Amino acid sequence: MKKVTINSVASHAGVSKKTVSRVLNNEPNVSASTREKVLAVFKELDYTPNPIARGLAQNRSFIIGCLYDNPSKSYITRVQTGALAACKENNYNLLIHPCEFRGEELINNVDQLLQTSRLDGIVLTPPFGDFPELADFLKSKNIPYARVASAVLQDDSISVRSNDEQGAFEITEHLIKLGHKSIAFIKGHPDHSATQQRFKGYRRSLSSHGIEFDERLVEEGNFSYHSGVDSARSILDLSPRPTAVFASNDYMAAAVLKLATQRQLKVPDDISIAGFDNAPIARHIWPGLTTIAQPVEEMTKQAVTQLILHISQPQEQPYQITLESQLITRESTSAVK
Amino acid sequence: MKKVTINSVASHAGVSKKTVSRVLNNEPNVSASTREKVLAVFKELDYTPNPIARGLAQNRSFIIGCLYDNPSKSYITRVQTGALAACKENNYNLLIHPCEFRGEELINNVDQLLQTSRLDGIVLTPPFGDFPELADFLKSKNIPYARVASAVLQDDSISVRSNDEQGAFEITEHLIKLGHKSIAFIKGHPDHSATQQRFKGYRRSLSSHGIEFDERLVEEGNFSYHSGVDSARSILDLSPRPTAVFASNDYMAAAVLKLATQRQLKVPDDISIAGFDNAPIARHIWPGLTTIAQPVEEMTKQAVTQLILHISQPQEQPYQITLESQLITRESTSAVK
DNA sequence: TAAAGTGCTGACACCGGTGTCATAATGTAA
DNA sequence: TTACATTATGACACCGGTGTCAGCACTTTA
Repeated sequence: MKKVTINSVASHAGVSKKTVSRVLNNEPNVSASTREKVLAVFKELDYTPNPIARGLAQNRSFIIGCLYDNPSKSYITRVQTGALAACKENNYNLLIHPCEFRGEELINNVDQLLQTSRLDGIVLTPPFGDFPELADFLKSKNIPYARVASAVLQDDSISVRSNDEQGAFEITEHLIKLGHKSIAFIKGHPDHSATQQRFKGYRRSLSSHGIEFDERLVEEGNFSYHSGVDSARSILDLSPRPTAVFASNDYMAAAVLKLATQRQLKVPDDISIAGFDNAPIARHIWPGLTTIAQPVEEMTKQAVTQLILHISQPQEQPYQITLESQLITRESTSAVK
Repeated sequence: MKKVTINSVASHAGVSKKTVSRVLNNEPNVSASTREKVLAVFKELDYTPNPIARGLAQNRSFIIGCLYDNPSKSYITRVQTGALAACKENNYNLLIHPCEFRGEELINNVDQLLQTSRLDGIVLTPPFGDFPELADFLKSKNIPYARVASAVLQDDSISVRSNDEQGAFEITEHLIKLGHKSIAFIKGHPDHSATQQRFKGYRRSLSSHGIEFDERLVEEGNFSYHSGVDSARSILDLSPRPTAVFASNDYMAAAVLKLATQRQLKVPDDISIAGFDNAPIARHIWPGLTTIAQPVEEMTKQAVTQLILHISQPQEQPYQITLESQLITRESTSAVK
């Protein structure tokens, strides 16, 4: 049960540590016969290099940090799933770091994280990809980072997003085509760039159909279910009541549905409801929510893959990509009567 | 911007590395004056020890792994939250490892994980705390582990759980007191020990009221929403239809609710529905689900805290604790008409 | 007063890898 | 055949900590 280290392999194979190291890292200048000999010993002794020792020598940890602060548990797990997939492929590990701080405190908190964990890179998930001070701080510390689902920036950062504006546009189009003209809108958390984007898409669709924008139909939410309840109350109290509600995410949409149902309104007959994100809840409730599906796992996976690539090859150019989202129609929306 | 290491601190303070190390680890045999001098240099240079170097020297990683395989995203994030809280307090980090494997493959997968990550310990969340082969494997590898929400075992392991049997008993009692005599039951995933426990509690309550157990009222689920839909179909097709359904978790209960609503049944007037876990969905739908709340975060936090304690003090005795759960009544259950 | 014990400190090896550089072995051109 | 590249290999320092042990100063005990 002796520990198998590079030294045991070396002496077993009758070569030096360094040669073993070369084989390990696929470095050139190893003769075919030596390489095979060493590889055979790897198998024989069931050797795996110690990532900690490697990390010390290279000043790397092989760990990516994932920063998040999101009321949606399903969003968090989706992000994690994508990040984990990328890490796994590259023999990295993922360290999760929920974080509620903002501003000065946020920087301190992240600084602390970096001090104690020596992360090789950081994925910034919403809303952290949209805090320029954080990006600047990471740049100053020379920590590579990737932004997921954040606003487009004219910089050299890694960024994978989907088109929130277009998604919101399409779902509003869907409602308008069903005959809705009075469509309430619930905004998301102001820290998230998606909030502005979705609002923009909503307004673009309205104006493209010549429907006048009505500020009274807009409520400020924050992506939480609770905020959805508050917004729903205001909206359902309006008179005349809008014939449709488009909430910036599914949790808030679910809140509207719950309140409407409590008030004996029939959805979608009395009021149509649409959400965003295609969270599990969108299909767990009745009627199911019409919503926009975004490839969250895929976005995060691509971002982390690029991040890891960037860590080993820092000379890469910016990688900024926008993935497609998809309209999913369910029972919560129907033609206006 | 030079890196601050133990060497810079040592030379700055005019002492040896080792003395700095002593101060760092609160070891005895350092004079008060020396200690202060070194501490001052810590502040001055803003020094934090490199955990990787430390890990190499002590053959530790300061990382805890969290193994899970659960259809409920909210359960996963709750487990993570608890584990993170414990890690943070002890300067550990958390590495998450979703894992679908069973049997032989599971062992290989975990072996791989240990090889590449050198974890100091592992938290086994449901259902992994109930796989004796896995526990034996970890024991053979000398990896400390803690079990969360798993069955009681007469061994020396760390285990924090809540009383599933009692919770299920109480919720069934609640239904019976409302006058229900025909109560359908949806089982959870057979791998989870909670599945048997919850079933046992259900049966104990029935028999304590002299209600005969009827096998036709029991459906096999697996904790997923989808399995809940299948089970709901069978149950709602029964004739006479049961007046209440108790699903082993909230997702399956939500599925019953959705199907019942789709079929124009009024909940709870036509049929009462109860769940388990107090997942977010239990209060996001209408009517809200009567359910059992378990302190998942607290369980995991305690388990990980004990695990970390055990890592530094391996001579500890077993720590096996059962926490209380709580009945939460919402609108989905009412007196039988 | 001598012998034995205690507290404080640093020199040095070590953890398990990687980077640098010198050197040996082999191949190629003159 | 000699001179010069090129490839293959290993010795050794190094990454930034911790563990072991020896040595010194200072008490305590006989």
